[in-house]
Amino acid sequence: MQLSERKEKILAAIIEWYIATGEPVGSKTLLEFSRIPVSSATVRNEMAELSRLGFIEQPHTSAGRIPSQMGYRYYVDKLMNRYELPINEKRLIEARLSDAGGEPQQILEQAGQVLAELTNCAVVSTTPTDENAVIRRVELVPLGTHTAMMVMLSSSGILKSRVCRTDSELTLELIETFYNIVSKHFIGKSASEVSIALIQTLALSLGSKSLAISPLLVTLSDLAQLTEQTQLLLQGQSNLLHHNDYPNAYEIMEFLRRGEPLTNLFAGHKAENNTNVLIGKENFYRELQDSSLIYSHYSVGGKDSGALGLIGPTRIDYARLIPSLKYLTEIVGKIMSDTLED
Amino acid sequence: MQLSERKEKILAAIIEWYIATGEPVGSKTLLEFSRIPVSSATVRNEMAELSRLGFIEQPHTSAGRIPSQMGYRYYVDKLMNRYELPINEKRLIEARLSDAGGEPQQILEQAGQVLAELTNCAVVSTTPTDENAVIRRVELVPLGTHTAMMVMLSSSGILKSRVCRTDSELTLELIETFYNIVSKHFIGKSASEVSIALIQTLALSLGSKSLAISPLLVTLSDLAQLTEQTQLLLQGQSNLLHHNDYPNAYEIMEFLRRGEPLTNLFAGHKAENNTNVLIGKENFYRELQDSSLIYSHYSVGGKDSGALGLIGPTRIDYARLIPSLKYLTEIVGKIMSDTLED
DNA sequence: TTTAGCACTCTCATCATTAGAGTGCTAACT
DNA sequence: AGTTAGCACTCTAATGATGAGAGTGCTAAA
Repeated sequence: MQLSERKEKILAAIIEWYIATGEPVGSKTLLEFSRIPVSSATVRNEMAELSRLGFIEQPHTSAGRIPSQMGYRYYVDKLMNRYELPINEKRLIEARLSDAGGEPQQILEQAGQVLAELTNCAVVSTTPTDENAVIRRVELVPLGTHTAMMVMLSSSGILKSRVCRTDSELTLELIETFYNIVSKHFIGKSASEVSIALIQTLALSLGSKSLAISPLLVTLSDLAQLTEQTQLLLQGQSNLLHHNDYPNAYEIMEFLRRGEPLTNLFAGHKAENNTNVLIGKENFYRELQDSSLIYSHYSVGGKDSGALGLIGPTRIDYARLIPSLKYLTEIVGKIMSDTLED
Repeated sequence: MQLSERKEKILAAIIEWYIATGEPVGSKTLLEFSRIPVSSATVRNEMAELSRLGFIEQPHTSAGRIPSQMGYRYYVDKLMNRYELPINEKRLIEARLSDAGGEPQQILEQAGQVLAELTNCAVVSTTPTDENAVIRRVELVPLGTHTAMMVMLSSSGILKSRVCRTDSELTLELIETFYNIVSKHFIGKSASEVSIALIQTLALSLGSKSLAISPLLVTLSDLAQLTEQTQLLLQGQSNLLHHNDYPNAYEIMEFLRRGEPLTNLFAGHKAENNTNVLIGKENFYRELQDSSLIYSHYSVGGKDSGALGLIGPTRIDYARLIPSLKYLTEIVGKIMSDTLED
């Protein structure tokens, strides 16, 4: 649907004022701050029309208008001028991310922190995944006679570690055997190929050493699984309490904590490279249907790998947040790619 | 101050009822649920006395009584029968912690999760520190021609890693030089000895290689610092929103996020091995003065290393939470010690 | 020392009233 | 035909009055 230019101006004014103040906007108020050269009666007529079309609604008869979900949607799609992020904000983001220290998780944590401060929203992000990632390196660092720390590094830069206890003593020989198995059967394989079945077969084929080495192999498989799993990071949850017309903060926090649904959501829409905006009921999950979710995928080495998302009330400053998120996502991808390639 | 037995009974009844229901307790209500064989008038007299002494107070004239801070304190110190944790809850805790997977941070995360579920409080915990910890191992895992991941393991089991970029190519020779320096100057030293000054001196002494190796040494020093730093973990923050007579959840969440004050608090009281309870204004920090903080130190290898703490409203089920926290702390210490020694 | 009884206080919910904001409609104006 | 002034109408939110109910403290009797 296409609105007349004047209707668009009025709609944009309503939305921007409402986002800024949280108050429903009346016809007179609107004239005060927006430079629309008509009388309040005309505005009223236009507003009535916009109401009929479903772009704005009234909390009650004697109140002003507030944007409907459809209104926000129109605004985001057509009206909002996605302003270029000011250079100093860009610099700020770059500066804050430059000292994050290499590992994807650290970069994301830093990015999330910045984003939470910048936007006053809750921030979610997923660690990079890469179906084609393979196990790049496995290290076994002995800690004592019966314990060792196993470290696994994937080709996509994910590092995971776990402490492993063995029943029998961790001899040099045992460790060597382990390394042999690893380099023969696992290095260069994808994590998903490290199945329990394979582990068992291998263990059995070792005969007498089987018992001694199997705890190591089990840990290996645990690690492989961990490496493969997307992790969800949450930050700025307390920002949800800022917004006072937003009573269900608890519910949302619990939803975010569950993690899994969001991970799926991000994975599902991986194709679109653009920033996505889901407003209110557009969200599949009930818990988010009073909120807006804005998310954007970052790409490492040219492939979409993970996403950063913002969650806040539907009454949120889309025009400001979207460019910030977009730019930050870009930088995150760039930094991760830098580290990985060479 | 010592109260008469009957006063103690009444005080305990008021506190327990108030903790359970959140409602101020009147003299009649009290008779209904507690088996105190006197009339409401007598209870009223006793209550008046308890009010005068400062153990209970009235929100307003026509309301019942609620415990004062002093009342809670008396209850925690003398009345509350610290009941032994039921065996099945013990088992539950043990089961949930057994598969946490070795690293201190993972153990604490798991413990915090359990505690948050069990207590409905926000949970804070600090990673183990050990002034006598030394650098046990440093590994450099090449990722590309100019990047590597450096991993540092301390004798107290802390593992930290960072990605490091070098300006010149990471040759095998360079790596070997690095390992030589590390084993000669750093292994077995405490992290605090890795000063910038030392790094600079070392770099200079290398002459031509100086420039190539200094990024590695800088990363090493970063890692040493990280290893030494106590980290604060937060969990169950959303639990703060559960309690409805507790409006300042946001303030507390922000306070917790800042982290540092709590780290200091825990470090400051390290001497006492017992569980500590700080009620309301007993807390030094303003942000906590409407809350209660219960914390307990875990010890790894016989030395106090870190702490777990619970934060909730002053109206909290002390009698149940304290034993839970205590037991969990014990187990955490035990598991960490297991991993470390051998 | 305990208890019954009673006057007193204060909160909270309910209801009526009112000021104010904002609308939609009509009729006049450009 | 589009715009505007004016006005009746509607609904909210604030205010104040009223009354029921809960709980107390005190007194006098047991």
